[in-house]
Amino acid sequence: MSTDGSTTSNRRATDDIFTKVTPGRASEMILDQIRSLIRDGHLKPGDRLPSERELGDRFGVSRVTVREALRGLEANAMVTIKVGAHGGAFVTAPTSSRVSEGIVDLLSMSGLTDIEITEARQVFELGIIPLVCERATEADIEELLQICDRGDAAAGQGSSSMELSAQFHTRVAEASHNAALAMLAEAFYGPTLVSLRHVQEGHPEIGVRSSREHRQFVMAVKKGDVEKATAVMRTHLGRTARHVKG
Amino acid sequence: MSTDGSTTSNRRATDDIFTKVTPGRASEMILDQIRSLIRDGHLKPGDRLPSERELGDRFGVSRVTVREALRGLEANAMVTIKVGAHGGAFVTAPTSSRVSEGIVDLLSMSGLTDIEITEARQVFELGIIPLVCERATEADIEELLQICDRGDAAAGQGSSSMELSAQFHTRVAEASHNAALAMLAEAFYGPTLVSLRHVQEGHPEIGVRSSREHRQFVMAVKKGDVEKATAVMRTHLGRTARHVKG
DNA sequence: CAACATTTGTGCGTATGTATG
DNA sequence: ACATACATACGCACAAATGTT
Repeated sequence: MSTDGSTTSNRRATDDIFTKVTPGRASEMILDQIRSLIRDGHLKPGDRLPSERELGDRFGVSRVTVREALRGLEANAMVTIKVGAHGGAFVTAPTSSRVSEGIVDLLSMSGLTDIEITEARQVFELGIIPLVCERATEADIEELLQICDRGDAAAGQGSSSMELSAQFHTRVAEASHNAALAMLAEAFYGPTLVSLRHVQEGHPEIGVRSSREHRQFVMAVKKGDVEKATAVMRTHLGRTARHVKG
Repeated sequence: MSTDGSTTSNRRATDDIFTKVTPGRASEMILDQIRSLIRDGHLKPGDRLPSERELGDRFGVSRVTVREALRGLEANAMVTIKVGAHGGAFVTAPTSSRVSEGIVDLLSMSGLTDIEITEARQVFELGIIPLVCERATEADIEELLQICDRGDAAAGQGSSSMELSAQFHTRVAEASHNAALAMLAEAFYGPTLVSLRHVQEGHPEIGVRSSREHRQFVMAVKKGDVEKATAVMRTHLGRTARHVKG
């Protein structure tokens, strides 16, 4: 995606045989330029870009063109645009949830099958267990147990524990104390990708079972027993996977 | 990537039957609408959207507004816009490389440390080994060995084997025969994320060593020896990780 | 001081025309 | 001829700051 463009149009006498380079889209060049500024740190999160009109002047283009560039940046969540007196385009702080949201978007668009995603999830979630066992703090364990409690309560009244399950697994990943892994977990368990939601409906007893396994897992982590934790998680995920395939 | 969210959100939990007519931006509504059509399969990859003018007529907005919507879709790689006589906006087939490219974009924007990314890569790459051992075909093995050969040749003349290494690891992930996993691998080894590039420079002998380990790994996979393959890969990745940290 | 009105800066949308592939 | 890309020019809507009652 790039465009480049340099030579101004002087296609008269000195026809440059080099650089055929179609000027490309102006809006895209502006987009690239601003994006570079953000990437290189010249524009930090929270900074406000000049107004459309001023940008138009500076780049030598019209406001429409600037707006199109801003639309692109906005679509990629690099800026947020506010209207009003002191509005404008502000560089957004990239929150982890935004990133994982983006990943979800991409994944859901990519024509992956449920089976593939479920499998990837398994690989991922089993892989982080050693890290989790090694690094989980008291607070991590505590919170995970609380989620288990809530899961039990929800299962008791037949309420959907699917959401809590997602929360549990996400929280487990956070216990790896690695933002990249936490992000991926969030993406995998994001609301868009839960093609598993219907699984739960017909089988409310699964909730109880899951909750028990969750708790077993936490206890294993607490003891630092990687083997046990992995084993528990494997069967836990395995059953879920089987429901997906069937 | 991205999308959704943000600006002018007036998300009422309860959808009133009478929806506000001017909820937010016209361009965004159009974007959402077209995106839904793509997601739901009413617009399939390769399909051509109506022209700006016609879309403008249908939605009751001006061409500029339509264009902004298209820019958003284009920024998210959902459509590609071609100019010219039979140009227009075409729904793009989501290639896996596009997706992973998007993930790279997000990751590079997310302020993750090299250490975190390297670690995630390790988790992920060790996790797929069982799948790879189980599913790798003759062709997979063959191609991997070819990459090893090229690696040896490159290392022989001191050329940078970093790229080949990335290629190797990506190809390994492909041997899992799971598109989701292949995508993630591609993302992790994308050109933007190789914070390891400089590692290689000062230590050309590493290339030779890596290549040897690559070959060992392939042989283990060929025999279906998960244990051995995992062990080899673990030390291989471990050393790389150490270089990152130091 | 509080409630209301005005100003001002900003983005959002429209309409029309030209250039270009 | 037909499509996008861009410029120009204009008006509107919105939100915060500021002035006024």
